[in-house]
Amino acid sequence: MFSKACEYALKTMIYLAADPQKEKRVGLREIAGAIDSPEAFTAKILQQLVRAGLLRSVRGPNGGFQLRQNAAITLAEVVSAIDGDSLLKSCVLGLERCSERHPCPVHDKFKAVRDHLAGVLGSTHIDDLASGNSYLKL
Amino acid sequence: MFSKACEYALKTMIYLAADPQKEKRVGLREIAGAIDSPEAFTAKILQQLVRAGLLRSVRGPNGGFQLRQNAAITLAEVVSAIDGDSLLKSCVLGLERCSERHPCPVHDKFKAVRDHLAGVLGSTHIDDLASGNSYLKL
DNA sequence: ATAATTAAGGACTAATTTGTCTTTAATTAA
DNA sequence: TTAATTAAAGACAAATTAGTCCTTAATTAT
Repeated sequence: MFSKACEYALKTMIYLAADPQKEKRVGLREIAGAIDSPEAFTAKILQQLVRAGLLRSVRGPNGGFQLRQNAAITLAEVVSAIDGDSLLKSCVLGLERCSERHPCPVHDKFKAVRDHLAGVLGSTHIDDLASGNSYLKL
Repeated sequence: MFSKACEYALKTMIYLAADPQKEKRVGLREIAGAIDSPEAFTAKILQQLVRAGLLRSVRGPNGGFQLRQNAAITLAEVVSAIDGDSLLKSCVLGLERCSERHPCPVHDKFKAVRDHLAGVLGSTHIDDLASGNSYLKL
């Protein structure tokens, strides 16, 4: 459903949200260890999340990453930042010109499912998912 | 959502179902032309559908492919034959041990969506999608 | 029988995604 | 101000997916 990169992004965000002291920054090494992901690859993904404005990063000793603090973050924002919106917007059969008005043969069958998915992604906040003991590896 | 191979498989099945002459076999060249797919790659996918028992194939002049005739075919069968069932069964976060009893942080949020998707795939028959003028390319 | 036609099969190439390694830049602490 | 620490950045490498090409096998018509 999601790319591996997106899976790591989601796990990272949930991990950071579960951190008791949200003030503190968390380093790449700790994150990759906590979610069992390849460190260098995870670094690339975190960069994307920073550029998308979902994370803040600081270099140097005691540097690291932390969630954007001002506004709550939804699953939709994370998925969109890494995988784009093709899952929700592109035609299921890959047809360029498929649309509401010019639907492919399966368009209507999938419309409800995709709306359902969009609803879940848009209304689920990262903070709602973190429960301290969040299970994020193995 | 689906692999390119699966998109081609779905288009092929819908194209075959839309054929007014269901008795007749349809050749690879015609199929690839009708759905605008690479011919040799499509051949591989059709082989898989034949092995999975969704299509029948005959070689030689006037050979080609036709839908299995005895039992109706669902979208679920096509998707499962080409992409497997990971979309419906594997953990959204890629966690090995995620399950109902040991759910990952997003498990419950996605359960309803996936059940919904499984319902659509399982209850939609290929024949229900073909309307003669099925739009399958561009 | 022979030639023509069509799918099957295998080895190969191309593109994309996933992942690594090394260097640079920013920040902090001594 | 120097050394240590940490993210940023870019060039690679590996794995997977997408796609090609060529040969073989089956079937039909002549």
